[in-house]
Amino acid sequence: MNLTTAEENYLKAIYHLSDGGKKSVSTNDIAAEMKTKPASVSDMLRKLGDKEVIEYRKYYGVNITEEGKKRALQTIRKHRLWEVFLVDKLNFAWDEVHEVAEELEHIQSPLLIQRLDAFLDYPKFDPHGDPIPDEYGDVRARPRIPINEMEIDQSGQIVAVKDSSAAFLRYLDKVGAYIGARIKVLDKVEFDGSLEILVDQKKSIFMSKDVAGNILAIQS
Amino acid sequence: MNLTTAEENYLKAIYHLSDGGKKSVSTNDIAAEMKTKPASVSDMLRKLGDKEVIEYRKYYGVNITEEGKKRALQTIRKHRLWEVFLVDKLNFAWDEVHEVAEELEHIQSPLLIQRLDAFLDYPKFDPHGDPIPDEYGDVRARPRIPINEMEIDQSGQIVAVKDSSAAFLRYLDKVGAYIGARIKVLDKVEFDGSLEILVDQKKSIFMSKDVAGNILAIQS
DNA sequence: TTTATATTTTAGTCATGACTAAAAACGAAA
DNA sequence: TTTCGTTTTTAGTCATGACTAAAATATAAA
Ligand SMILES: [Mn+2]
Ligand SMILES: [Mn+2]
Ligand SMILES: [Mn+2]
Ligand SMILES: [Mn+2]
Repeated sequence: MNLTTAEENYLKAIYHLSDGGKKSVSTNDIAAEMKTKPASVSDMLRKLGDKEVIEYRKYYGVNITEEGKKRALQTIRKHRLWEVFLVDKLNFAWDEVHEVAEELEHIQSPLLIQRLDAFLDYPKFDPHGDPIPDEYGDVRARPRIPINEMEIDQSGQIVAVKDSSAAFLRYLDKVGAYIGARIKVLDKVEFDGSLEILVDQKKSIFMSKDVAGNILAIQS
Repeated sequence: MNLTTAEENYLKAIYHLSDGGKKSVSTNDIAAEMKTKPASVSDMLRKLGDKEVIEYRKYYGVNITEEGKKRALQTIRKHRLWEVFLVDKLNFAWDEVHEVAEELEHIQSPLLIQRLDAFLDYPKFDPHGDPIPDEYGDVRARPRIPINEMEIDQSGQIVAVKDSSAAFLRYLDKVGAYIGARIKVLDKVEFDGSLEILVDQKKSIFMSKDVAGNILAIQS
């Protein structure tokens, strides 16, 4: 069964909100994520239920099915491959790619994605550090923690961001906290949870707990 | 005023059928080109008329407006740039690109097209030899004639094809009549208009008048 | 256990873009 | 100028995906 563009977008949202199929998801949460009204979501849930990509029990949340998970991961794969293309080949900034990828991910052509993957040399992560599922939907996730959970004097490397909004990404550009940057926690303020971070062994920056919670690192 | 994907497709069809705005176009012809019913075309013409990209007088044909011409050329530009990308970068065969480009041409992002153009090194022609309009809609067309109109012993170079169907393009691949091939008309058969053509100074091939009429060359 | 509140679904509407069947208009031939 | 065949438009319907307002259900509080 084929999915429409709208159905693919909903399914992707449900996949993300359910934490990859682990939790069930509410109508209101989907409405908030999709910036639509709950009534519209109810309509769509019936359709997705009919197509058996979600399990839908009225008034209780929805759960994504195995088939649905597979479909969602295909769309996520396409989204992230296009993001790599835009940044690596067309010199887009990492805060400029999301909206365009949101359109490109719906182009229907398995050959296109296969060739794009090869052209990009089979990237494993997108410009925001998120893993790119392979064509079977397998994801090699890296163990990673928000840097506000790191201890003082611990070192690591920024590998991803939780928030991909343009505003947040531009802030990270400004302070030099790009993906791949080596960091060390110099200090943590008990009172408000803010941190002092050494970036690339040369620049010390302060950030709020809120900001730090959206930056993910692997420890070393 | 923004155009929907469907509106862009119709406008492009009208542009082509009108020979770049030179002739007016009938409802039935548009229906044939779009593989829809005349009734659906009537609906769409009213919408395109409201948006002032065509001039629509009921029961008489439609004429594309200057604004409509500009919009159609933008879409054609995007279509052809994507075709170049697919062939040059992703190693698609020239008979595999049309359908995918038909989807990609509707992605809304001026920045994307600008960057793609640069990435492809500002190509002037698509894989089928058709000229790529610049961002202002200007087209540098080459003077070209169907090779069945060439005289015996005349030489030239294949620069484009009229028919971009996969079947025709695969036939051309088979006989080596690719874009850029140097050709010489060895013989023309009066009776059925078929030709004998020398390709790249080494291979002699026969082709019907029908085939030859779909191959365009510049004379030299 | 009843009530109140929040959540969710249904009913009814709208826009887009397709279709069929029927009506209307055009244009050429009689 | 009337008729006839072709072209085109209109009327009515359907599917998709959105909306508002109202009804239904679930759940937490009294
Ligand atoms: Mn999308
Ligand atoms: Mn991303
Ligand atoms: Mn198209
Ligand atoms: Mn082409």
